[in-house]
Amino acid sequence: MRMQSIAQILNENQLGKEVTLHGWVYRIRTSGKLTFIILRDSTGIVQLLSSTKSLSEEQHRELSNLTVESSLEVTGIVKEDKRAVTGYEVEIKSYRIYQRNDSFPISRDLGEEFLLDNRHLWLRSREFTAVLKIRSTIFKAFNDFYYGNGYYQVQPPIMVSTATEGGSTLFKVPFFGEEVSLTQSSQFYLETFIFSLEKVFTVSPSFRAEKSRTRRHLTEYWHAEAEVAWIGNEEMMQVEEKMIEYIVSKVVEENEEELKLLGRDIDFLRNIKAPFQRIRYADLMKMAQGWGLNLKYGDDLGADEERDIMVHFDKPIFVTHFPRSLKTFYHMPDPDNPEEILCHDLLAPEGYGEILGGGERIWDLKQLEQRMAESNLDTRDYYWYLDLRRYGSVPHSGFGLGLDRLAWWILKQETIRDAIPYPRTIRRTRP
RNA sequence: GCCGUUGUAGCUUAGCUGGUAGAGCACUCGGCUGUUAACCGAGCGGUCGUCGGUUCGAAUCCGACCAGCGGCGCCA
Repeated sequence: MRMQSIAQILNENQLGKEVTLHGWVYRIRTSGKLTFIILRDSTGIVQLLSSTKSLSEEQHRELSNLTVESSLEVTGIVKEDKRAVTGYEVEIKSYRIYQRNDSFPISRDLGEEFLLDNRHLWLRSREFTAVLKIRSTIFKAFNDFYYGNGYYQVQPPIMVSTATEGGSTLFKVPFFGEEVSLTQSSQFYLETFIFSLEKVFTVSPSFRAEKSRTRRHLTEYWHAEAEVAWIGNEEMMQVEEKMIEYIVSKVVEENEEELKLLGRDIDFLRNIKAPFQRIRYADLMKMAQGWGLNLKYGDDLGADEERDIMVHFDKPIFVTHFPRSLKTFYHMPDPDNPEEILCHDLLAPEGYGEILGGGERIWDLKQLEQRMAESNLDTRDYYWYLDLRRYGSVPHSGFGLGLDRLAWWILKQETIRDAIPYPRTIRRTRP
């Protein structure tokens, strides 16, 4: 007797054969002396039939009495049946119940908050199972893409003592009588690795203590970052657009069933092909004015503005050459116009907005020190970062991608909380 | 930090200008030999977020508090 998965038995080769399955009760209903159990495992669902034809009265009663999410193992014969949800039915000959549980807390008509409180149970739903499978593809594809292009994966520290950007958004953690912070970006550490490995990437958690209450913010999120020696802003974007194309194509290839279950427009995703349009910030402002948006040079792009802009595109776009005042100190000024910097944001279509930010880093020591002074940063805190500009400095570029934001867009979910199994937000640390 | 909202059964909710609560789901029992979030009948289940006020009478009006949610800023 061989244990099989539900997906394996849903085909003609299994007709008339005896199979053994194990899983959980997804639905159960009785009709007279027949009981239909829809069994769920990680691969799919199938209808089981319990009747007194092949079971004793007592066995049939016990099976009929099962509850949603009870766990069991069944052995029976596979039949074709157009009336069953997935086209096949297994008539139960024998079974073993592992647990008959009490009423499962999740039924129909569910509120968003209730589902978040019960996320540990909601993970079992077909919808969230689809989300988890697609996330798995996204994370694998990101890694595969960079391994396939000669990058090394590195592991930066999570507990750090220097801020990357401002200072107000750090999570403080007690540390043997001192205090450290949880990392909010691994960029600076990644920069240290390029001097030995040249092309590096990492996927690690980042933490932001901002009191954000929006549909696109998490306090803990999965940050995919890369840093590359010897390349500039444009070359970096060429890598990124191919990476996004690769990830989306892998999801389309491997998760068509899950995308359908979630109601995602697959043709839209098939159209996500490099190259993506590059638009200079200054030009974007002019375009925005042409569309009647209230934006002028020097304004930062808020969520509303990004949404209003992105209705005009059906692929992601790069926004480049932001004014210096809008970005942090480490960005490389454009030699042709030092008031603008060699950087880029990648905005996702369908109203999703920024999912990636990157650019060329300042690699000249004097220039970096000057920019840090302008930002009132103490160079002593950054001694190791500045050392990189003292010993064999090279031009380099990098980016940070919010993998949860990417998943949020690919899945086309309402909020980013629906794209991550255990969202951490300002007021939620459980489950 | 700012703006806006909401608390009624385990869950989703109705309850209008005040007359002390109604439904669906879940669960239990019964019916049905082909169900598809089955259906039909019955049952179980509520100090209406908390405290105070107005009133003969408050889920409903007023006040305070508590908790939650949505959006913005910030960013990925």
